[in-house]
Amino acid sequence: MDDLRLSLRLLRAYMVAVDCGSITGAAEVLNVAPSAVAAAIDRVEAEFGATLVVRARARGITATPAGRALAARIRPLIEDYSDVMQQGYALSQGLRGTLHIGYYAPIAPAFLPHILRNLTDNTSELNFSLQECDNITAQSGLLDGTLDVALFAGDELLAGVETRSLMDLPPYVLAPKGHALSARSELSLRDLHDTPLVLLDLPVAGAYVRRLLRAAEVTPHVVATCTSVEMVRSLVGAGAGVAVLNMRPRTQQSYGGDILRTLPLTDGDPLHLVTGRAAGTPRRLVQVFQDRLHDWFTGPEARELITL
Amino acid sequence: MDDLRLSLRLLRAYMVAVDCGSITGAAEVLNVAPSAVAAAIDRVEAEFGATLVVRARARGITATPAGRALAARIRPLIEDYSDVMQQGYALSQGLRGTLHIGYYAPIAPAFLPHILRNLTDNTSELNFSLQECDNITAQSGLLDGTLDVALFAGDELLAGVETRSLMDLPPYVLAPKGHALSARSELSLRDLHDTPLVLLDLPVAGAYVRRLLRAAEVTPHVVATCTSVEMVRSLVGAGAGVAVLNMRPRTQQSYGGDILRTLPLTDGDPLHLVTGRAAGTPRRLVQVFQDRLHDWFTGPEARELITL
DNA sequence: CAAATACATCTGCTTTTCTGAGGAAGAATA
DNA sequence: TATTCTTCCTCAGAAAAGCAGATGTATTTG
Repeated sequence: MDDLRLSLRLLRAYMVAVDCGSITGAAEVLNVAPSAVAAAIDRVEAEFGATLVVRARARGITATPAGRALAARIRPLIEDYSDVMQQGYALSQGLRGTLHIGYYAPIAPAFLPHILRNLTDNTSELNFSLQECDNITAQSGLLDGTLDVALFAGDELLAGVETRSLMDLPPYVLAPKGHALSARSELSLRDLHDTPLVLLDLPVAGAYVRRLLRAAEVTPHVVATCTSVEMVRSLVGAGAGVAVLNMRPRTQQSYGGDILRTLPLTDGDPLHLVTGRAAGTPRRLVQVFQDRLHDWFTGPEARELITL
Repeated sequence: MDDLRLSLRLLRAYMVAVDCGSITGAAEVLNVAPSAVAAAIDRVEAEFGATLVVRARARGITATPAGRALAARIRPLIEDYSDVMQQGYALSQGLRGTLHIGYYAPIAPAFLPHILRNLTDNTSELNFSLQECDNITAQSGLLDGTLDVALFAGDELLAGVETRSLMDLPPYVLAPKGHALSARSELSLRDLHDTPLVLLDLPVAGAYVRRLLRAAEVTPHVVATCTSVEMVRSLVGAGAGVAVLNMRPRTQQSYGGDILRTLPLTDGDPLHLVTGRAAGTPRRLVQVFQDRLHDWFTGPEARELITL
């Protein structure tokens, strides 16, 4: 790795001097003393071992053909530098770039697109990377920098992740239309005793439901475990059993075409949905997204995602 | 003109650190202490006001998406910088670029192409700018940097121009074939008395010829003054008169198709053909060209340009 | 639990860069 | 011709940037 023998400052001073045809003029443009500009020219010439500018005592300076050619190549360099700096500043101030979102919320398709569309309304230079992941990978993604922000269940927090509570998600029972349980006016976890259960067996949700049932002293009769919410829904729709879930999409129909019912439970601790990001100053885009997300979740539409 | 808030060194250190995924590793690559790299990252993050890398105590660092994007934009910047520096070094060391040549030697087409061809034999990235000019503009071109090197008559030198003698050019008489003067075995300037004269009236040559004739106490009978050698030759060929010149091309025929004779003179001070360049260290290309030129003028081919 | 790894922080040193004063050379002007 | 103006040059000292090395700490690894 060769050293940067001439700093950008030096090269820029040289370039401006060539453009101005004057050391004094360049010094004014650059807000430095003329001697600094003269020194810069000396350094550049010494480094390259050639006469790049001709100095005339009272008439300023003139670049040689080679000197002009060099200055011409420095200009785009400075401009590129400015572009990079611009992008750097835009990181914290502007709404542009790619927002990397991780979510452990299988029904995120029900609401994330709305929020993202609001975000992208004004600006165009905005991209999103949406990554479905479990609770653990979401958080480690935040920590190792592959994710800007994540939605996940607020249990089992890792150090270094700053979270904000989004919403409490009470559990509900998902049952096929016409299921015996839907006849009840009130439903408790105890009522699930001996009922065939389809379990969403993802890192946090699985343990959560098991804990819920254990707390209610219900021995689950698990007929199927799935790693996909839609598989759970379709199994339930097909009559394989019922499921305990927390969020629901905006459709009552499963992929299998069956009609599903969401039955509120009178007991059971809610799951905490949170947004998280790595500790430290986030760029503005991340903050804005997070704010919009929280705004949306305080609104009426968010209510439709849960079953009370 | 905004200041260059972050130096290239800083940006490069940041970039290398992101690439390495390690401050220590980057420090080794850059041959600096880890603390310097850490400080660089701090500076960049502080400047942009955003978290760009996630630091894990014993596992190195990982860039956030934004940090990676920024690093990716720094890389071409560094490469462009290297390119510029390469060109800079090539100025003094390599035979590339554009060589700006000015010449006050109207028959330069007779020899310059040979020399330039030799120069361009090995390398291909070589361009030439050939500018016909008079003695004064040639030298001021050197001084103001528009010319790298010039050929001109060594009289009336300007300060700041370093010259090397190329060749002494004795005057000769150009006459049409069959002219009365060609019958003589020896020809002196005095023999031109009353002979119609075509004068090349260029800044130095005109004065030179007039001085020559005055010194020989010959009153010139100027029938035409021209600013182009070929016009002089064609006028002479057409029988308008004779001319006193110093260099001759490698053809005896004028544009008008007439045959011309060059008759040596026994008297008359020669004109000094010199090469000149601005004082200071020239780039190697200029030196090489100048050397080749002088080499060529010590060879036998140069003799054909003068008439003894 | 100990060793190894790698980041964090701090202090003082070195190099780079800048300033400001004084001077000199060429150009413009009276 | 003498004077003034502009502009560049030089140099010493000061400010800033960059760096090394020591020390401390969190985390991983054996």
